[in-house]
Amino acid sequence: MPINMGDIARLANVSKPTVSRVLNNSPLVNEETRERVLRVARENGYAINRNAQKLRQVRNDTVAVVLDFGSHRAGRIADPFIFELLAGVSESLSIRNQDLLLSPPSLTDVQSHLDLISSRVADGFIFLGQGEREPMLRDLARAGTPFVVWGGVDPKAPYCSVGSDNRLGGQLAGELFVQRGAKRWLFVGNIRHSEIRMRFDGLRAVAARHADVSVDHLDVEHMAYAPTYQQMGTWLRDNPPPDAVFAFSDTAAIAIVSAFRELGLEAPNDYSLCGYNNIPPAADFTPALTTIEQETHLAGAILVEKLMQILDGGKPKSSMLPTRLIVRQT
Amino acid sequence: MPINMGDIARLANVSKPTVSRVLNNSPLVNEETRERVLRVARENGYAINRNAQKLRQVRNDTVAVVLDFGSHRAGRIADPFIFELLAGVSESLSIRNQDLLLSPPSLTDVQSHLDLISSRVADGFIFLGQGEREPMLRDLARAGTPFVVWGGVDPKAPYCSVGSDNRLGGQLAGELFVQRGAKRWLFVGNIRHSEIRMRFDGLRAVAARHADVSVDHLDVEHMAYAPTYQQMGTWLRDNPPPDAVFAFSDTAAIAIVSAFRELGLEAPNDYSLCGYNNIPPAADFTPALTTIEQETHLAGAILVEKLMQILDGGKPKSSMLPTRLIVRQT
DNA sequence: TTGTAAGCGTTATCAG
DNA sequence: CTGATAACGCTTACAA
Repeated sequence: MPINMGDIARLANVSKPTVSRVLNNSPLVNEETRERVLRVARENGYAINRNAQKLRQVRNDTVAVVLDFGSHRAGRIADPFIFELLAGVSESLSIRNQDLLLSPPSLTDVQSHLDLISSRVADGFIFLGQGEREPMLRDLARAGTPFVVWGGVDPKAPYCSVGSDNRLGGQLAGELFVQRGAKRWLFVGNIRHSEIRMRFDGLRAVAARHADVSVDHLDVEHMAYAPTYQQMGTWLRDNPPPDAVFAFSDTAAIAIVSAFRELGLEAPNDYSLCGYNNIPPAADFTPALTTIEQETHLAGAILVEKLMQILDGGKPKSSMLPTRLIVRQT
Repeated sequence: MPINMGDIARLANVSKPTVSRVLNNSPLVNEETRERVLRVARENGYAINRNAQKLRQVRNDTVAVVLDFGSHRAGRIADPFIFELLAGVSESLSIRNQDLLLSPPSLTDVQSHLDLISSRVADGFIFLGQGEREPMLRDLARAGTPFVVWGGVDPKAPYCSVGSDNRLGGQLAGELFVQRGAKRWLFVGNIRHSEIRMRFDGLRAVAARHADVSVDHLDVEHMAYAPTYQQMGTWLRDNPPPDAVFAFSDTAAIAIVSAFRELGLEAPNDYSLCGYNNIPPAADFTPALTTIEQETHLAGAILVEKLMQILDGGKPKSSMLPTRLIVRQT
């Protein structure tokens, strides 16, 4: 019952290799033959057996994508950020006719990753977010496994990573605050995440150039709406209100607006506010949020591009994505 | 260089089938032999070639999961809902040793789905959210493709679906509104999504039992924060404010709070408000959101379970998950 | 309990 | 431009 390449060959009066050539767009085939084969294949609803194909070919044309469900589920990170990243990767892979295997949660140690490669399931990995697996990634790199990582970009890391230029993001926010004449800045975020710390560093670098500017830091461990709202509220009760706030995400910025509002303070009159990520609601929120844009869509394409380079034997460098300030009301 | 089953067989002084039996946990193997083979395999870092394996076996042990990036990306749906669903499915599949192939965005029509099955890439599909592809799913069911769907549960549909009891969700919201003495209800959502329409139906069923209650409908095509906020605002300018609102998601409920606030109206004093999904921020929002909870984690397990039944030749029935009202401030 | 032989459906090689 | 033949690495008979 399951129709195969031999059947198509017979029905089209050609040999199997010719059918194979047609399906692989080989230029060696006579136009007439090609059309006949394609017609027969179509008429019989034939689809090539990809397992047989992969058995013969060197490449698998499959990429394993590793999400960190552990830290993203339960809404701990409310920005639709990782989801967009996944969408971008999915699209880029599909353009290159690569299958996307979503890594199982059981994939935790080096060996299980190596096995996935040697069992010829995937050609390489894309890690979305390095989270707490830095050490494992180093081992994986040492073992010569092909992979790329979305996350904080450390030029000294032994693997290729792609991420937003977080330091620049912090500087852009700082320069905005200077321009607005703000003096008492507050940075809100968990600086144990290296991406976040780099933003803080960028912000402080700008502050250091202005003697009359002070920078405070509100540590928010879980990066979501609710804890941010609560901690910001507490902070505002215990401290004089800052006149500029740089938040780790737009969702956090929205929480911060609410917390200030309880004191009757509104951006931009009473304080400047800058978020991060430029999530779609940011533009429509009242007040419209000033924010830093990371080009997530581009990110997927670049990650895929770099991985393909590695698979082709290249050694692409880590790189940072265009990062820009989008000034709106706040 | 790539080591294969024949090599392991030779090194362990057995035949290939014996190695195969060991790796597939066949009970037919002598314990001593088993251990020897496993040791040799481990020592040589051998991992079975899954493509060759799949070529021989009837089943592929791969499930294609279809996300609706089209309507979820660009933050159009900011609820971390689908993400959690995906995590649950991923985990359940991994427990059953099934690979998860994330469907490419190019997979839109019936034929491309059929091709994925006949090219032996996947055994079946799990659709997360039926969105507007109801007609396509009917065709797919007619073609005998194995799949299950997360979404609205219509017992008359020709395929197996699993979802929240949307109708009950609507009724629960309606009963709450009755209890609060609300008379002018508003339903906000895109009823071309069947899940959403069923909630509307449930709400109206309750309304129909009360002569003095009217139900209006605000159609929001793109189910995200920004459009909801804007359209709700417009609606409030053109119509007398409702005294009860049932929103298609908690994110939408948050947008609705903002829109009402611009008119100086606050829940629960000026209107009752019920969301959907019970996302984590809902409890901490001000005011704390009343909402309907869907058990997403369970959902993943059930979807996988049903698909496996179908693949084993069974005909599982559609089923609805426990759904309950969580009454908070609004 | 183990081994031998055959074949899964494709592509690589080489000859024509 | 096309075809014959031999792999790819595994599992399924069937035999011992």
